[in-house]
Amino acid sequence: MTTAAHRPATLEDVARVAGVSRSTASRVIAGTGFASPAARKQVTAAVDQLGYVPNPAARALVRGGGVRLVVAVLGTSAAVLDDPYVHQVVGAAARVCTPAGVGVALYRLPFGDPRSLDQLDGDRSVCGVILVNTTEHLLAAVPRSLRGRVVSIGVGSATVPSFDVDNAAGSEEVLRHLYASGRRRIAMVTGPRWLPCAQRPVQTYRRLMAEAGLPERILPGDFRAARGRTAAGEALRRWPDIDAIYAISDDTALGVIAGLRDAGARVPGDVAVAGFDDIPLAGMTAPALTTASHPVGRIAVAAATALLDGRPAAPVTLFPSALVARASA
Amino acid sequence: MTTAAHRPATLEDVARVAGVSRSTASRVIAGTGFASPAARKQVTAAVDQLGYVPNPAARALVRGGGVRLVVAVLGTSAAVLDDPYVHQVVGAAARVCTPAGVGVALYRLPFGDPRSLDQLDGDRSVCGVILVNTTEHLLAAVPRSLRGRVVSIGVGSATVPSFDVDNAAGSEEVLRHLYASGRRRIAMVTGPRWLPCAQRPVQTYRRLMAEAGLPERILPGDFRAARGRTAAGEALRRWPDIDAIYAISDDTALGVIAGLRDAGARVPGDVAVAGFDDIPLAGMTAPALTTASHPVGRIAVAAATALLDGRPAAPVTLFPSALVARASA
DNA sequence: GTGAAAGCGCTAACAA
DNA sequence: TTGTTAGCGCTTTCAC
Repeated sequence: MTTAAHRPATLEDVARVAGVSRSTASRVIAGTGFASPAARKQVTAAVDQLGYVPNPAARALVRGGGVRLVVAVLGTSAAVLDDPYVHQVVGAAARVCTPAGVGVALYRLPFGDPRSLDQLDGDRSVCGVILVNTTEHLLAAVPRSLRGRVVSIGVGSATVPSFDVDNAAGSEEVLRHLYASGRRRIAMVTGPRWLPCAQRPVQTYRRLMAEAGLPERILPGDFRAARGRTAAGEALRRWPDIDAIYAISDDTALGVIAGLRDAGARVPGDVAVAGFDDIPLAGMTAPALTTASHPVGRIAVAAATALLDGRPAAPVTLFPSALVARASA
Repeated sequence: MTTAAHRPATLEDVARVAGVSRSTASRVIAGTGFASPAARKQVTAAVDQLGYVPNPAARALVRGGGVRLVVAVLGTSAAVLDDPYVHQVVGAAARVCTPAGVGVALYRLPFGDPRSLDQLDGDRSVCGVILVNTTEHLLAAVPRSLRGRVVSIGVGSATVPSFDVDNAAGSEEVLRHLYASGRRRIAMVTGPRWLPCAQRPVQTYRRLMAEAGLPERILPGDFRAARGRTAAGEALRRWPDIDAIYAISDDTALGVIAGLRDAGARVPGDVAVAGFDDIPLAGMTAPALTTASHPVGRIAVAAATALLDGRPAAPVTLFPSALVARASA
């Protein structure tokens, strides 16, 4: 029974109760170095008698390990930090970091300020950085001393490993599905132009349209539903014969469907709509959304784990994306 | 120009470059204690010449402050840690904690194990705990030495301040809206029975139904869309004359709408549906969802800030909820 | 196999 | 006002 001491126990306390030295206690608790079975037993007993929990801060201090994993999001405004996608990354990272005694921090990297990473570089409490919404420009600005402690969700570089969904393959599958169901006038609502990882689906779209001899119809977007809604109107106006819209995200797609409805077009009757992400609500809307899966949580977990392990990660880790065919396309 | 040293600068380095002692440097950087304008200038110069960033771990160690803020979620399975609502709390908390050099950790408190908080109690790196999905039982098990460092999003207690949305008032507004638009056979899909903060809207529902002399029709839910969908079918079967369903969350409400559609009932023609939360997608669905606002982010920010400040918070901080009338009711 | 001692980077008395 | 001195809790050589 832990008589929850008013002061949390320290290693010193454990050592005293176990009748050994701090060093020995440290060894058995950290699981490093030798210790006799006897000592081991004493220490373990003392530990749970005292309810001892090692202090990660002290540990990090002496080992130079760091206590925070930073999720750094590139964005023009602080609003990016309120994004559900970002929150999902933070949540997943926090979950894996917790057992390691590491906390998660959430930074915004101001757009066009390559030196914004220096702050993280000089912070000894930072054990790693997960870049979100990276650009090549930012990647090039990663300080030397940060190398090996930075990964990217999205595009990577020679020094920054990338963890991302295979959105090229996912997009291709969605697009082929559209084609297979007879659609021939397919528009795409994209992500922000400056975001490299959002360009891959666009390239796939272009290639497939070219291969099929179909016209290329691209509308810039921003991942958000509101933009999808306006984009749908634009699409209808510019290309009255349109019969499908592929949106870069489910949020966008849902907005597109709303915009189509606003304009009196039926989905999928007149225009088929497909998204990308497979958010939890995708199966609940009317019509249910056809999309491609996007395991954000697993990606974030992998990225955080790589950082925590400290082992050099593969340059690129791609997570498969699969078509989820529902009613909208 | 910060010649990004391969080794991050320490206070020692700053002091040396500034030509002062560590203490002086510490004083001006931490903003505590006295320092001559001259010294102040030297130190500041040295700081940005070296790109110095204080090490929160070392700082926490000596001040006994802690480097992690824990979001502790009560739940039967580890799946609760994947919940978008939880992620939103974690994200918002991370955002406010970051400038303070504090990271966020995400724990699950296993259901029915009151001692699960002891671990946090004995961890000196924990500067505070935000309880999510609390029960009175858990609240009663908060160790003495943790008091003052724990807040709750949801119900609180004499020793644990509560930060929550005013869901009683919000629910009342939604329900009155339903009544005002002529609905008289109103069912409610609730949250889990064991969750106290989910009972308040139910009590409000009961009171209002009783006052209006209307029948009470309650269906248990779990905040999730899938359950909303099945609940809609049940409602229709048990109460064929039903003309409105109030769901405890938007996810649930969207599921209810899907379930109603499955059964061939029109929304809001046959049955009006209202939710609670006002999630970003609520305005995009067909029909657009009538709901009440729920400022989760602001609540989490307030909770985290209270912990960071260390000042005793008010026993209860209620955040207003307002009706958002759209098409579904 | 175990303990003594040195320090990780920082703050906070206490003197000067 | 400033510097000196002690640690915060822990890991880790290095002798024993």
